[in-house]
Amino acid sequence: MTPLPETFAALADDTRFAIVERLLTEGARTAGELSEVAPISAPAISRHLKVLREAGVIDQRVQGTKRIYSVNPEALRAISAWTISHRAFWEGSLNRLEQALQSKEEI
Amino acid sequence: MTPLPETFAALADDTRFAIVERLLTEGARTAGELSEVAPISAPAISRHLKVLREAGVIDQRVQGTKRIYSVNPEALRAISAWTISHRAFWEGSLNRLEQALQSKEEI
DNA sequence: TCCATTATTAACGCAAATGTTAATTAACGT
DNA sequence: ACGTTAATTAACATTTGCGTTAATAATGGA
Repeated sequence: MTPLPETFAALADDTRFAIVERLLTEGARTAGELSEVAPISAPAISRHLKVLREAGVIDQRVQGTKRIYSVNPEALRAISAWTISHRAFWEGSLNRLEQALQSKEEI
Repeated sequence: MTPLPETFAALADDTRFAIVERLLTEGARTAGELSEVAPISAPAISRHLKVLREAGVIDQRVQGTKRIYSVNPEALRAISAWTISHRAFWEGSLNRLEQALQSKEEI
């Protein structure tokens, strides 16, 4: 499994995040269609897709001369699992008692 | 609210991710204590803390000459909310029907 | 076969990120 | 006031990231 920081790095760029959002809301798309997400050249998009692919965030399937991309569910699952593993921290009401328990010193 | 790509960028570095993990599991810590997460200089840690702070991932409170850092729950909540907003995609059983619905063309 | 289409890889320039050491700021204790 | 501790800011070198245009690769149709 891809380390979380690498997954985050892939999603840290506006263009790449927009690509992923588009794939999530509209489903699988070709590289050409994904070029619409930002006013940059096709080679630039291609490199962003490579970064996302190498981080395991998206999958690619070849169909003729086209490359069809889709989000790898595992990537989102991994991020979700991380937030959930710390859910007690951020989901609580964060009253004074919890903050005290959270701090280094015991009460 | 901080844009998600900026939050991800803050968490995209191994050292910064380690800092956040430590704060999440052990609670608030001083800059000095957080230096232990990686074999780099104190100024380097200080800059990482600044990146995390400016991205809204951590909070700082001053106590004498010490700076005490803690994770800002809102940051984790925002990441969690994003994954949840796309939960139908990654949580499903991903059988052929769902993949078909997910793809561009209608069935 | 030849050409158009789709996409990537190559080569390059520039800006941003990350590390170092040295210098500075601020609070505390004697 | 002075020295110690805690942390940051300054200045600098090096690496990484992201964009461009030009060149290459691969498929499909006339």
